[in-house]
Amino acid sequence: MPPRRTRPTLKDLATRLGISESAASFALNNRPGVSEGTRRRVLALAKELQWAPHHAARNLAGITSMTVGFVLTRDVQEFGMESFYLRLLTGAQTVLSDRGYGLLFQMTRSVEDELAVLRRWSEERRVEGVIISDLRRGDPRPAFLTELGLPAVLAGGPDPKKLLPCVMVDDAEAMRLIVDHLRGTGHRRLAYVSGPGDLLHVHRRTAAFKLAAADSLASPGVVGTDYSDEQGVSATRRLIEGPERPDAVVFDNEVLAVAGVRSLRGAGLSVPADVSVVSCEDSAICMALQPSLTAVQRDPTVFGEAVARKLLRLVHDEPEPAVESQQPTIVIRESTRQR
Amino acid sequence: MPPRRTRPTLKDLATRLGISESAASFALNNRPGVSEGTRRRVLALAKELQWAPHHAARNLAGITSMTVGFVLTRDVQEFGMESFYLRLLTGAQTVLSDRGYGLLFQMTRSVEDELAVLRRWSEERRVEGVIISDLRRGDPRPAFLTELGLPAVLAGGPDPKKLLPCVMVDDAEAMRLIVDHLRGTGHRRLAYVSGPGDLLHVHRRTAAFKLAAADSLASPGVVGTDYSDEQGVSATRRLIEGPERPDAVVFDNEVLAVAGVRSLRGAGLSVPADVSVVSCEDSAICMALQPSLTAVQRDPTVFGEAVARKLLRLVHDEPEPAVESQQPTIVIRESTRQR
DNA sequence: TGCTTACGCTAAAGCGCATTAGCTACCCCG
DNA sequence: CGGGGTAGCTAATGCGCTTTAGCGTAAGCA
Repeated sequence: MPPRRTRPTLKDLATRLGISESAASFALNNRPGVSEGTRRRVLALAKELQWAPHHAARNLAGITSMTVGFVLTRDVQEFGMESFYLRLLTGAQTVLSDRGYGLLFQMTRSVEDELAVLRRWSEERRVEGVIISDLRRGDPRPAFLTELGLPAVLAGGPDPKKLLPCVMVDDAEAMRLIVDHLRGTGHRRLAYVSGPGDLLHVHRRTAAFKLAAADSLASPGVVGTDYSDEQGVSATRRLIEGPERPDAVVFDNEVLAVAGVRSLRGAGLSVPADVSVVSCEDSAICMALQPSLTAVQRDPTVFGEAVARKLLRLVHDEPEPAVESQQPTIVIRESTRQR
Repeated sequence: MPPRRTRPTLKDLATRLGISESAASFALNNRPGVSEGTRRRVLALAKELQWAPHHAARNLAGITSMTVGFVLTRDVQEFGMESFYLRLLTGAQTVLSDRGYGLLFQMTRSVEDELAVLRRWSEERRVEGVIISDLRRGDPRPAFLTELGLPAVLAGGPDPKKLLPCVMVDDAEAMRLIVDHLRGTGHRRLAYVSGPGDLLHVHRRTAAFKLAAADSLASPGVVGTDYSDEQGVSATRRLIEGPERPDAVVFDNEVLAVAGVRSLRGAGLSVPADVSVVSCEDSAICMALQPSLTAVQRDPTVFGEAVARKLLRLVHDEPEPAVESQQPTIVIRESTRQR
């Protein structure tokens, strides 16, 4: 590999044109202070020499770092969520790169590590703002970010203390859609296999489910899991072995749903003949499975775009609502059937 | 949100301690030139004031940007590959952040866009090196990166012109494992549903498959797809409607495999009773499906780690082999059965 | 003609750090 | 007791850019 080419600097451009650096800078940044002729000559030479502003120099001279960060803490093996996050990332990425922003991405193992990363990014002035997700009960991040004064947007759910703005999905509405569909198709004993209870959105969904399905809960009505395949299987077994077997089971995401279907079949039950199944998260697997799974859709890509836009508005001090909500829809497939 | 705190600078530290900036710098960078006492005092104050070096300033003063880039062009809707990429990213991320490197991530829509991003990153001196993947036939990127002099590692397959170093999976070995397993279990008419033919790894796998299964190919033996669910279904149908129905079908990834299973069933065939199925890519879905899918494993996380390590060695001018290979293994599950 | 304005440009400062050269004690050794 | 060496520090320079202040010239106006 050849040595990295020594890039031309602003001074190179200026001396070659016999003008000052400032004039060149004005021309390149579309500022007043140079004649149209000089401006054109500068731009032409810049293009010819493939000049581009040194990112760090620009940053140091007061321009922003044109970078936002995204930290993701994966303390559970949430294999099922992978697709969601990459699509979220994709959406955010699109908006950011359109506006010339870069995305610094980091995964951490614990919330403490995540705090350390956020602090470092902020103090090194490496990012203008950050995206965080998966708020937990008693999560230290909102207060921490507020203290740092680092613009941040919460992807996925409102901050109970209202310290951070967020883009959320209307979980209550999602649950209502599901329960309405199930009740409307004659189901009377509903159950819910949820995620880890310390995740706030799990908590919200659980509450919404209990409320919406109040008069038609199976027993037990809700069983928690850590989002793993194993617990998806065992939670489902607990449901069907309970005193009142459900005629429909709602799963918090597609991993749990897939595990649940397997568990139901293992117990000799047919989907949807004996038990209907709904997933709170849609993905390719829900469509591909047999039977295909009825699921709540919430396009993570669009979600990511909204998050990025919100963050950029925040970074640029543009006024905006604290909470933004995305309406979910339900896709009826084969796994739910009229009773 | 409170205004962002004005961070302390090196000068702040120095004046508060009554020493020069240089002394403080020496102390903080663990360089000779200061006494142990002063060093300790500097470090203590830095900690107290939560000082951290300004990233851009450091970068400008000659230290590297401590950042590597990863561009991903997704011109097909490769939903199935999502899990692979996020795990690759995870692996790379781990190694990089352990060494203090940040990861700049960008997705682009076309190879042209990707080239533009690479050029910009290089000229702005924003990254020290990059990771690229999915090499295609006649791909302009290796030559382009060589010309830029930007260190780069190819994730996924050797560069035919040997311009770039790479970390690859031994595709030929993977195919041999699969074919050996199938032949060893009595299958005699093998077929392969591959990905887009302009992807080099698809090309390599196809060749390896044809070679390994030379004396037991169904007809048609290989059908290409764009990795979409739809084409997975139709390709499979073409196989079973062909003159010589396969008794085992190999799919290039799990999305195709899932689609294939559906297609086989739709045609009244049972898996594995009538037709065995193998996926060249393992993931949660392969385990969760019924029947679970026999698949080739190649741990994308470990793969990502190897890629990142290789890139860092390259960036630091450490000697290293041009091509690094990872051995795949095969996991036998329910979708293949003795004939 | 003399005044103000506007234009097109230059010079210089500064962003926060790393690094090099230089300077002053002090110690060791002959 | 003097010279060389070294530890511990400071001053100054530069990285590549943006920005402010200032300067000369030409145009506009009375």
